Amino acid sequence: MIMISTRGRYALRVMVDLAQHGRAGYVPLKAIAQRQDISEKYLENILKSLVNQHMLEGVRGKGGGYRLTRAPEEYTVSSILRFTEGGLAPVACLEEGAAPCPRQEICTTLPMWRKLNGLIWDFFDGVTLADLMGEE
Amino acid sequence: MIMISTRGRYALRVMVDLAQHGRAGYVPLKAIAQRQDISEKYLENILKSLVNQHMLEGVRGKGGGYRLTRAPEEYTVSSILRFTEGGLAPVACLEEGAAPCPRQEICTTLPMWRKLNGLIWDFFDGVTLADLMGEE
DNA sequence: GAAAAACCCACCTTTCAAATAGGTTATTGG
DNA sequence: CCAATAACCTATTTGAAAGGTGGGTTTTTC
Repeated sequence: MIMISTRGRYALRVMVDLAQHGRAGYVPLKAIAQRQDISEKYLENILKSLVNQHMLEGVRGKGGGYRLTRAPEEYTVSSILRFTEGGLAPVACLEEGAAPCPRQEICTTLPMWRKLNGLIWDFFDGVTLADLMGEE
Repeated sequence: MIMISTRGRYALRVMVDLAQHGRAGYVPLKAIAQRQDISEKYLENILKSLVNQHMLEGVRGKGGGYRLTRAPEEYTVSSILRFTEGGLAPVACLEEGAAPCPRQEICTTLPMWRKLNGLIWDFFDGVTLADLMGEE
């Protein structure tokens, strides 16, 4: 029942990495990829989404790289996963923009899925990058 | 981030269906498939796992069909999903029998995933078929 | 002995995550 | 000014798994 794909997990790890190493300036993708042991090309792809969503700032050229746009406490895990993972729901019928299930009215399991969905996102809302930085 | 596949969801719906309609005796697959609007062949597949795990009893021949082996209150959603869904964890590294992640020791996000995993399964442990039967 | 039903096994098809490839543009230091 | 650095961009490939089919065999009852 895997729920969070590598995309979302890598994104989180990268954000934590930047929170830990980005104090002083811009961090090039290459450095992140090496530390996190993620393919540069794949990472590029993930970072693109994060830049598009203004979660990160990217600067080209020598001395460039990526940097957080806010303080670590201001990023919830929720917000990061929303932008990198495809969907948001534990079941297809709760997916945003999903074709409305014809059984909606009579489905006796739907309330349970809704409840679970709420549980999960409340959890993610309550964790920030700062919580994930570890000691250092 | 879809987490529960049709397999697990269908299994749940079938179990609820049997809880609702199986009081009097055996319910043939055909009837369930029609009521739940699920392909007979696919359903067969799912029911096989449930029978193998002794969640259901199946009887062949005329007048045969499927029946719960216990009272609805004695089935947790947790137990049903464990047997029908492939894996159990929200992230690959927590999957049972997964190759141990080489980053385990230094991964700062792992504790969060563990916590989430606990949260989810506690939730599923707390819901039984009886809770999903609806009024009737 | 025919109909009803579970059981069994092998295969197909589509979809999507995950990753790769090969470039182009911007910036800076020597 | 030019070479190195690094982000940015577009497209394609691969592989696995979900989801679903097809065609049978066995058991049981009327």
